[in-house]
Amino acid sequence: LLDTPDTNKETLMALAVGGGDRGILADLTLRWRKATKALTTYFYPLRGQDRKTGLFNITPNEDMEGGTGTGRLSSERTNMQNDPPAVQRCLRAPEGYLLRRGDYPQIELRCAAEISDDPTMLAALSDPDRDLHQETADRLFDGDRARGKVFNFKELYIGGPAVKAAYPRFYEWTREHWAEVQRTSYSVSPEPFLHRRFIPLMAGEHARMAAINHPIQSMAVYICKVIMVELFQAGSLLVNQVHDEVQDYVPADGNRDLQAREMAGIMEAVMQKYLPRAGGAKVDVKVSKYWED
DNA sequence: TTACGCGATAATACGAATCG
DNA sequence: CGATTCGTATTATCGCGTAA
Repeated sequence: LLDTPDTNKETLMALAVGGGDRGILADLTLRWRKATKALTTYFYPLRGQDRKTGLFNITPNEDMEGGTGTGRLSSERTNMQNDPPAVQRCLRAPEGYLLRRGDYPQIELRCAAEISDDPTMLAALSDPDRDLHQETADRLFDGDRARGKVFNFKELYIGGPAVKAAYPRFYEWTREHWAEVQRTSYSVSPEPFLHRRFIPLMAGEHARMAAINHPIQSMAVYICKVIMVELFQAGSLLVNQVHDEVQDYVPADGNRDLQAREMAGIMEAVMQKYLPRAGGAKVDVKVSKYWED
């Protein structure tokens, strides 16, 4: 019907802007997919339930089963880490409690800066008044912050010429680390975590990117694990974790500002401990009845 | 880059019936 | 009895979309 080689999102979007019958069909298909996804994956499975509960895989076993390759937590039956905002707005703390969420700002970038000693990254990240995404956008994308953010988020791990130009010292680190991984077939994250990941070298480019990504993503999530331990020891009612964000319950009759400052203080201290040069940032903590609020 | 889960489809497994 | 066929059930794979 559409006379296209595929019906990928990208293909349909290009068709949709062209107008005409095929454009209308492409547009309707895209909207139908989005709606179907929301209903069948995120809403229908929750119908009739009064709570949402998933199971966390804390760490993989020796065969790398049951968890992630970097030490991240994963959630199954049901996945508590990939709900869209529309579902987040439906989830609320139980009676008598509020949901408290602490989010690390650009934690992976800070780990990348700390690990690689890149002076450009360190300078921007160590100053709470500066915004690395914006500065990247100013240098490369005419001030478009969204594109700067995408660059820092994704392009970093491709390790191509664009990264070499923007962050030469980080680029050097990717070369050194990849050489070491090729020698040993393992990527090891920094002290004191020393998480090891086997890298199948036969995987080519994918192996190289996985190798570059591993120490950074792994270090970031282990910092979050330290946070979970400290919060637990402080009596926290932990309920969820989303990679660089931790969530717990606090009494609804408490002082919200104090509750927020308590979590922010713990998280900022841990960040300073493991990221002495790149960890000087404020942690954003929200206290509210609903998740997305 | 790291995950999980859904729908559609393909591949495989298995029991019952049938045939030589 | 063994091989084959048919119909149904289960499992595997692919493509896509959501979170970080």
